[in-house]
Amino acid sequence: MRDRLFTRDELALDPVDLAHLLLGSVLEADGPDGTVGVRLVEVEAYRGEDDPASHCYRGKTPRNAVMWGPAGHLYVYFVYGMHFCANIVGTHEGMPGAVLLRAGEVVTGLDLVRKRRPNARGTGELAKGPAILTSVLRVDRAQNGVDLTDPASPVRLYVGERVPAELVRTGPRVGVAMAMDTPWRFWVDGSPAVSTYRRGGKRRVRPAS
DNA sequence: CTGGCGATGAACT
DNA sequence: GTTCATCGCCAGT
Repeated sequence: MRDRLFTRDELALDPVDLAHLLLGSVLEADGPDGTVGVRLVEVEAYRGEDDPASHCYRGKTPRNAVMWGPAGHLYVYFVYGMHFCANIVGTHEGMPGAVLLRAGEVVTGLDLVRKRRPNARGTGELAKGPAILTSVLRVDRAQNGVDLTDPASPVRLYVGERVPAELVRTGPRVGVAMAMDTPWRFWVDGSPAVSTYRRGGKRRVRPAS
């Protein structure tokens, strides 16, 4: 199921290419109570300063500095007061970029995940959603910037079973009003862990004043 | 099943 | 003061 760690060179790609590569790969994280691994089945590409939806869009800040760093590192940020989201940095040729991890299937530490999320139902839906994924992996601010290609890191990225191209679906990114014409959300068709909510189309519109 | 909305905090304007 | 790459609850179909 998992083979070896990715190397930094393999991950230094345009975010769209990196997103394809990451589907099927396995992210493993050591928590205080044990290790959990997930096979990534849904991701979104975020480019650099030319992508209005990217944290990079308005330049480098203390929060997003990791995105300007070397590829293969984890970028974790805090959002909506109670959630963390995790990205894998794919900086190449000096261009910042990252891939948001939206959902995965638990492949190791299943019992642990059930204890961490007693409310969740089903087996394939334990890591459905970006903030749920981080809570399942116990990834938060403390893991921001860790090197996923280092075997000694608390969070690591492994090469997984390759996802057949015909199973990869694409669509607009979730929650991004602009750039609906750039289908930079990628998921594995048929996986129960893919977030089904909002059916890819209708997003909440800003309330009219 | 669906859609609305509250909670909650840090970065940014 | 506003935005934000959100989730889970609750009420209505």
